[in-house]
Amino acid sequence: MAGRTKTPTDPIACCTPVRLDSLDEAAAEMLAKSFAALSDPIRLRLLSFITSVDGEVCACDLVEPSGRSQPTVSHHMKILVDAGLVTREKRGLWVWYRAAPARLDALRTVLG
Amino acid sequence: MAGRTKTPTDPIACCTPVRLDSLDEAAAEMLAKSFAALSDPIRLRLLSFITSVDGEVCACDLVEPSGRSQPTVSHHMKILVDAGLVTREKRGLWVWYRAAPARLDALRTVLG
DNA sequence: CAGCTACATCGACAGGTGTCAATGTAGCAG
DNA sequence: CTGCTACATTGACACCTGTCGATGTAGCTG
Repeated sequence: MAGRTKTPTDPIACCTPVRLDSLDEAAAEMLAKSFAALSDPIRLRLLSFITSVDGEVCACDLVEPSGRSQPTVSHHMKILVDAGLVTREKRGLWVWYRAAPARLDALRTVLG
Repeated sequence: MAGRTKTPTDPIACCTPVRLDSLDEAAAEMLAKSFAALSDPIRLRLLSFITSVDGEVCACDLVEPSGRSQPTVSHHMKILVDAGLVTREKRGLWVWYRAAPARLDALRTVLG
């Protein structure tokens, strides 16, 4: 933009220079991290499965259908929980996951 | 799952095993790629700036305020265009970007 | 044509990410 | 206590990603 010389004879001069501050850096960083949690197909399928069940899902029911190893599923679920998209609750030996619609709502409003 | 023995005396038996097919692999792959385009704070700010302007934005007005080099901004814009979130149009020496709300709508519906 | 401008592409690098086998840990059963 | 089960963590590896300088390319001007 510094090199843009908008002369009166220029028919298609470049647009007005505006600051890129409609989204501050801190908010962008947070939102990017949340979207990053959705940027893996396996995490999307895990989340889609959990949200499709109105209730809880046991971690043991996520390993086999995902086609990944147990440590890998645990790793992905940790990312979803850290992103605030899923809540984790341990009862006895098992771990139960629930969808956290509040965070999904926040992301949806950002997109619109 | 396989190791889960749900005996009648088990008070907190694991939930029913269900297939994880609420989102097929192909759709998950496509959506993950779209969300990956939003998983970078600079791309989020670029997109936020473009969507905040009801009209076009010249590429030359994105480099300086983003704080990144021209090749880096070009790289990010290519990702946004490939993700279908932004359209690119070259007129003369300049390149103009527009928001593509259709794809954003698709992502929003996936989240809810 | 030559020269300049706006943007894209290339090459290289550091850091991040997905994956699994191996191992660690919390909790139940006996 | 010992042993088992469900899940988390670690370590290692290959691959991907963001970044910039250097270079390439399309398009305007004269």
